[in-house]
Amino acid sequence: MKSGKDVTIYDIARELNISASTVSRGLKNHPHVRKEVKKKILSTARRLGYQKNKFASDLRQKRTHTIGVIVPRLDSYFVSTVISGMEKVANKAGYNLIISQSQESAQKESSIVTTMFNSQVDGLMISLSYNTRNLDHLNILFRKKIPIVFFDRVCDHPKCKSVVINNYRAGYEVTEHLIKQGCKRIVHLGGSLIRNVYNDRYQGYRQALADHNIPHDDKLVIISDLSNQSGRDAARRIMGWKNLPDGIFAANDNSAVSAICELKRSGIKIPEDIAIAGFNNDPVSRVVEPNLTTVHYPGREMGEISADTLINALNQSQSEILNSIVLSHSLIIRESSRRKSNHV
Amino acid sequence: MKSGKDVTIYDIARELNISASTVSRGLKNHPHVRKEVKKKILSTARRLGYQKNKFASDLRQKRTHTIGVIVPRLDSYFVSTVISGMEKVANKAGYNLIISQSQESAQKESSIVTTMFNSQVDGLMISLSYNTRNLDHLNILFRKKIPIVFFDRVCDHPKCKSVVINNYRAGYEVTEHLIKQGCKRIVHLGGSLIRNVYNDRYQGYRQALADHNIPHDDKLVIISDLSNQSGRDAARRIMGWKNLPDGIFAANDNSAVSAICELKRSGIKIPEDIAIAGFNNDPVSRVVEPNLTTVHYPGREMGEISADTLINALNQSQSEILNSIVLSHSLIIRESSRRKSNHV
DNA sequence: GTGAAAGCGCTAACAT
DNA sequence: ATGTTAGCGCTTTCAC
Repeated sequence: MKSGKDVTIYDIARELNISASTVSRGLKNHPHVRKEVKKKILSTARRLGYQKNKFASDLRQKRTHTIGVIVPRLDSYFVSTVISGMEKVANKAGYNLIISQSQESAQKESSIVTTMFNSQVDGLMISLSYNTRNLDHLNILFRKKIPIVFFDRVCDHPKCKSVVINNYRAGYEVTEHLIKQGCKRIVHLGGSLIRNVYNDRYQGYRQALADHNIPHDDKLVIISDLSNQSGRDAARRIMGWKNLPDGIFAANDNSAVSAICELKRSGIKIPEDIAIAGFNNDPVSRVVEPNLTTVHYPGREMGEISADTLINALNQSQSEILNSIVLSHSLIIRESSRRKSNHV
Repeated sequence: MKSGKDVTIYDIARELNISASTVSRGLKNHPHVRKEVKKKILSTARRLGYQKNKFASDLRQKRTHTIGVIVPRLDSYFVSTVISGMEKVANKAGYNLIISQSQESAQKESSIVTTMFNSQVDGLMISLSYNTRNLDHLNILFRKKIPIVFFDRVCDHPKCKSVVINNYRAGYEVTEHLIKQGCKRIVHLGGSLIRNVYNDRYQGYRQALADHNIPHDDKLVIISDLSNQSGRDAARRIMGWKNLPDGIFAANDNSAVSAICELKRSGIKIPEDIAIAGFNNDPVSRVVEPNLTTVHYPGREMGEISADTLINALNQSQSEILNSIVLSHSLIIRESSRRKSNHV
């Protein structure tokens, strides 16, 4: 397949009448090599077209310089921003990323972990799938002490670090905003409560209601997979109620957007009849009419910081104490929740 | 970092009083090992928790079983579908994917190619960045005979295969559809004509006009990077004309959608005043109002077939003749171009 | 059908 | 500051 003879450090050594070890050292800027020799090594390496053999180097060092990344799905603006941040940091530090999508399935996630383990990733960054219930599938990694960083959809684990936003506060802020727009019966379109992001947003919603003396009503909480279909379904279900709600806080923009489309189709006015807010600041939030109130997430930073954290762990240059990093978010208010009569 | 002693084939060999070579053969189902022995090897391997050392194996075989994938960007429904198809096929064949986004920059693309070359990918699948002008950056791969498969945004090269849809026909069909809706002055919002996908769509547009005896007008062709911003800009520019067009064919959904938003903001009625069609069938095409007429792309299949093609090339089990694979697309007609008065 | 032996190219401990 | 040496764990001739 590949063409025959690659240039090795031995070729360079022979050429210069020095030993392979010196070449090896020179190539990686080891302090115990004279400047002069180093220069010669570098120049003959270039002249001969030398290219380091990653296999051999990896074999010796027992490191692949490869980091696994598992995301629920790739087709989201947020995720791709995160990845681009990770890539930047990882590449700068000499690491490659192996990226895979769990497609929101715990089973696929588990099989990806195995694959990544088999291909000997040095570390793993993971945002859990929608229905992952435990971390058993990560045990093979724990056993080998392969460091893991959770981001966004995290899970507490004594040995792992995680990078998140404060979903509780964000959920609180969204709900409070809706309340200030005059909403009294606010539906929460939530995701699975086993995922921190959705549970925290839900708790924030509950707390905001409580703090504003609005009684909580379990019937107003609709849990789904937050897909477009679920958004539509939820909208239909709501329209079947005798007593329509006057606000909806959806845990992602996708479901909020499809709910809006469906509600409008039935003649419901947004935000006059029902004020709506989403979560994520997906580009689609600026296409839907009316434009969607949402929460902005620092995706790129989340990626950069996750990668930094993991790489530090790989270099053991990190306090064991560090457990969780929280980034800041921001509420973006748009027409879908702004009531004309409102003076706040 | 990693815990000390891994189980090797030597451990298994010792345990069974056979040689490491036999173990190696047994593990990979070599025909020259007795069934009985093979079974024993497998079972002790499992018992001891053996896990093949990829470095050593790669070093011997001079293969990483890793395939590089370069895409312009990850945050698109289409791209993520393609990747998921690639992953499925690649993993089944025992390959890992290293995925990277060029961010539409030729320079970034070039540096990614270098990185991937350095990490010794066995092959590469690439969809070219917006402004890649030549294939020089791929030369290091050509020199080492590392097989390359282009997909979607391709480039003719005698040594490479490519997987595409018939963008010319699709462009023709979209334009013809607009003409049949009564459009006579159709703007084309195109991408860089150095990229096959955009050039072909443009040529299809030209041909459809010609076939329906509509004179071509260069002023109606607006070339841009097809970003949201460009869509808005184009819309504004169009509205400055004395003579408004009655149709727009945009080369992607993104720019079509932002153009629609901008046009509507100025009170222009879609499709009555201007009928609009996009390209890609991005989910946003079903959110914008009116829903966008577009062309559907078989993303997953494109990914699967690209991976298949590359893997066949890696196994040399492929005719050298095969050069290009064309998948079928379909025109999806929605409200943004459907004129009520139309009876077709 | 199985084993012995020779590396793949690089690195690091040790010696000088 | 440089060289010697001994592998890393696996695969693959080549013998038998």
